[in-house]
Amino acid sequence: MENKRSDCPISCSLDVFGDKWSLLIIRDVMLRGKMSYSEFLNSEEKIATNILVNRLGVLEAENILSKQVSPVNKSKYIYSLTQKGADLLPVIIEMMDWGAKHNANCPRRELGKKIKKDKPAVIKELSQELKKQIQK
Amino acid sequence: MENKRSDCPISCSLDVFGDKWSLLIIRDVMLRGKMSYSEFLNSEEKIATNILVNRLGVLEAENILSKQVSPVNKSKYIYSLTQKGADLLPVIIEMMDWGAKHNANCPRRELGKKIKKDKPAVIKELSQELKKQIQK
DNA sequence: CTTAGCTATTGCATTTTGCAAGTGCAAATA
DNA sequence: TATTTGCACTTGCAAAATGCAATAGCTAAG
Repeated sequence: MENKRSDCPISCSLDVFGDKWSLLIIRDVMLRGKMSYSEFLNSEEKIATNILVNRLGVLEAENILSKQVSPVNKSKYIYSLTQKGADLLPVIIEMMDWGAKHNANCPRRELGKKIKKDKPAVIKELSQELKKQIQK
Repeated sequence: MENKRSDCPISCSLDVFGDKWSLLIIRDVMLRGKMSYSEFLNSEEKIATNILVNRLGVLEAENILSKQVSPVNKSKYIYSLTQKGADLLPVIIEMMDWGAKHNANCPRRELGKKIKKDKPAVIKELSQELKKQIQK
């Protein structure tokens, strides 16, 4: 990890994922079942290839994502969440809730509605699902 | 707001505060009682003046912070949270919790310990306190 | 042997950030 | 009245990050 700006946990968190792209990759893994470079590349936000490589590298170095050779296709890698990565679920959920609440053009879909109805239940349920997929 | 990358609420949120500084300013207002340019400038992370001006402008434009002339000193401005800004409390708390959990050198202080013990209670209590300070 | 799919890497223009110095203005002080 | 101080910016410039298009290796399939 590059130099920390301070000991504040919020600042430390932002040192790791305080940019416009990292949490979108986490979202893709966490909520959309995406696992590979090419799947991330095809997300609607259109991340550039060099940024994607860079962020995957940082997230792997920070032990948020784990990278392994695909058992199906040996020339492919799959990325999955570590426990540390899965622990970002509440951050993602809260950002989702805030974004949906304060943006007219961000309609709540299934998950958004569930969150509005019973946020703790959603977090509990999803974190148990993630537990099954956690690597290393 | 500049062009949205997508309709995803997470992406929309990151379009607004997806950088290394915005949420630290929010933290200062929300948890440390800071209200002015010079107080933000003195935070331990040492934000540069041009970045600070820029972020305060964005946060005000996004209706997250409200800027008013200080009733005490007329040549001074005070910044306070709007409801939209105060709604970021859960995001801040979750980032704090994650940062403290996964960083050896980010010791939990008072608030961190309370969060570990009973997160919903902390959010409830703080959001009621913030309610009193909300502007516009 | 060729082709297609996938994960990068490279080069270059643009934008954002970081840092240091300076400006403008109102209130406080002499 | 003249001077200083505090506060909120602004500017200039170097460095770093981002966006974009093109290309390169590598593996497996045909």
